[in-house]
Amino acid sequence: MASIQRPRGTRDFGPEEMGKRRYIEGILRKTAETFGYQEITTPTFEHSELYTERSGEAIKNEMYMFKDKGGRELSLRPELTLPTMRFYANDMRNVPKPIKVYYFGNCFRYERPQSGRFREFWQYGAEIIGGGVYESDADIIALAAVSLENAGLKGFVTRIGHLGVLRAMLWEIGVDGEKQSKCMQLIDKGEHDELFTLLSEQSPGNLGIDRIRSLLDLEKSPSVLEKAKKILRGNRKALKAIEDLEKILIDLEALGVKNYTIDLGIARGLDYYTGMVFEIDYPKLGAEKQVCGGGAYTLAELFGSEPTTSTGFAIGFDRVMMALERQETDIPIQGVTAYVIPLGSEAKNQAFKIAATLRKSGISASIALLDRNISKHMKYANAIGAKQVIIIGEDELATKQATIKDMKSGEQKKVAFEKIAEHIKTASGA
RNA sequence: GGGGAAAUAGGUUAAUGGUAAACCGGGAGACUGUGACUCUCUUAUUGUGGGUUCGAUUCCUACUUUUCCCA
Repeated sequence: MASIQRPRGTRDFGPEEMGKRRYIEGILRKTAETFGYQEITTPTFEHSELYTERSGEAIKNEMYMFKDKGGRELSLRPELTLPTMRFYANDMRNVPKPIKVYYFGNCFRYERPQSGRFREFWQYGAEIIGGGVYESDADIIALAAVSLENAGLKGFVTRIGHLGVLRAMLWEIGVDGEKQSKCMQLIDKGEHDELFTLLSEQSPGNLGIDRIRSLLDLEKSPSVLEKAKKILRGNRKALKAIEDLEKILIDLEALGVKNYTIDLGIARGLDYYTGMVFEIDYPKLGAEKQVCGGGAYTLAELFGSEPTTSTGFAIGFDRVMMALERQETDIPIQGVTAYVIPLGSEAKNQAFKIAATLRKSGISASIALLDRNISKHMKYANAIGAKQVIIIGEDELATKQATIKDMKSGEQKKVAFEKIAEHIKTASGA
């Protein structure tokens, strides 16, 4: 009989890995809550049109689309910003603004898998809806950066830019609508040669093209803003975007985020971004080094809501885990606090009672479920990371005192049955 | 999406055109009222399907999966 394999690009997570993932997930959630964001959850699948009509071409081709038994066109979610905005437009319009929410969930994309790229992957992200532009943008960048920092990531690079600059320049030379989207995609993919070929065909000899070229050639550093201003002289919209960016950076620095650089060449793969955009890389991951992307967008209108400012980011949780792995970050493993070992059938009943008492007082406890010799029991206790081992044998039954061994120090004590919970609590520092 | 590379026990690796070897791990037992002591036993239809061959884990091929660079 042929065994059934996992579908391509999916993963199983064993207890050890899940322990680590949940631990880091907990840190991310905690960080978002510390920043005053609240969690939301949206469905795993949505009507396909949510994505087909409001996100870029790039995502459409990668969607898991299917028809349900009622003939509805549905899709597994490829990202979480659009569902969040749909939720907002449907049911959250009356919520006091600004709305600050975060999410953590699995997403699906039909891509060719490789290291750091899976067909089912996890995203952690946040959105601010209806806040002031500069303040929200700064807050969202800060949350993204602090989240990664708290997770233990070291040496990541935050690049901040503003789509208004490139878009204004493209407008200036008469590139708009579909063509502008196309150009932004080329910039996003770094295909500058193709971009300039296209622009030359579009507006031959236009001086604006050279200005775009010098803009894209600017080095990535906080000091480029002044240089950019010179290049953009005369283009009011582009200069306004630079000013916006400067205001955001002032707030961002006040929030304690100082380790960033300016990259006016960020274009983002998705169409709906309009203002500030940012990306965070972890260079050691190579080809799939981007761990976070985000920016300001105006999606609410697309759902029939009045124009509403919004900004957000999404962090690729799997890549964060990979980066931490690469760094050899120590992630504490959660083992049971107490492992109860009955020796002989007489002791079993007492062992179950003790475990029940421990559990009632909030101490995690496992009972030996297999009849083995004590040596094997100890080996097992060691393997599962038990902190304390409670041995109940003939002697213990006779004296009504359990033998409790601290697995770390190796110290051993006799403790009266009714005082076990108390003892374990102090011994495990709970 | 284009192009490379790889696939041997749960993990890490070895070997050969003649029915696979080691270490760790897992299981059973011996010895033990005590953990990464010791000893014994056990744990693989060599990714899948074809082909070449007297015979394939080894050679060829397709598929599957993983991985790397580019996009």
